[in-house]
Amino acid sequence: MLSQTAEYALRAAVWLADHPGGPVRVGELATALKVPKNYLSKTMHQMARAGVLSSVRGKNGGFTLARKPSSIKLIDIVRPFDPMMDRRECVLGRPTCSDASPCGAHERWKAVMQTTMTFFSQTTLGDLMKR
Amino acid sequence: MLSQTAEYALRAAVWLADHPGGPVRVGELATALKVPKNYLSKTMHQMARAGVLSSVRGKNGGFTLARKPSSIKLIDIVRPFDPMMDRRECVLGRPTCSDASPCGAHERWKAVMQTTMTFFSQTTLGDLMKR
DNA sequence: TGATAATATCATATTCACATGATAATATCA
DNA sequence: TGATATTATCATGTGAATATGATATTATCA
Repeated sequence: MLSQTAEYALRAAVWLADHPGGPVRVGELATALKVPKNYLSKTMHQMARAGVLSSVRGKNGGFTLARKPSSIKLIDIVRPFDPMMDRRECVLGRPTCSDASPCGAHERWKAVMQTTMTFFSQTTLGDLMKR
Repeated sequence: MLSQTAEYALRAAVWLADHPGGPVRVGELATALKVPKNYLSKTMHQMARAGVLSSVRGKNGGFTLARKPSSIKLIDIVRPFDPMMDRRECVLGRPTCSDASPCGAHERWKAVMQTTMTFFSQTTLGDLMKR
């Protein structure tokens, strides 16, 4: 469903939400999540540019959530890594498929996509934190 | 959402449902769908082995639907090309994520997957045919 | 039976997501 | 100021999905 990269991003964000405090090093996070360190490093950087994380360079540096978990929607985390989140495509691959010019599956598929999009755009990191 | 191959398969099946009659050559289908011919050929063959299509070799040969459209579910077409259809995974990538040991997103995500799976397992080719 | 038209199959190429490794830039602190 | 720890960036490798091309197999029909 999600690309590997988007999943890494999501897991990293959830981990940060579950471990509040000072900046966390990529190495520590990579170990905890069992994810390739260098690859995660780039992914974290992208999240920082997207405004989801803050990064601090140098000694005692690392990454932290840029905002409080309850204000970070899953789609904010996932969107940069999965363009599918923006342009929802026709399940039959039609170049143009709209309410005005629908494919045979349009109405049914639209409902499915609606459910999926609602999940990503209404669920926040706060909703996923350990209780 | 679907792999390119699964989408080709779906489009080919819908086209066959919309054009009943004798066997259709891969070349004709590939042209109509604007899809690589040799690649489609293999995909069609896989669909035949999966029991969704019938193939006839030799002159006047080609592919036809193996059953009537209303009895072919979308998941029958898509499953061989998208294993995701079988093992629905945890959106946070946890190796094990179940009702007994759920991740933070488990309940919400389960509902999303349920909707998606219902679409593929209850919609038939007949539902998608042109009226 | 031989020519032809079609699927079946095999071998190879291409592309892109994913991953790795090395270096540069930047901040901290003795 | 210099040593060190960390993110930022660049260059490259790898594997799987996608695609192409060539050949083998099988059926039809004059």
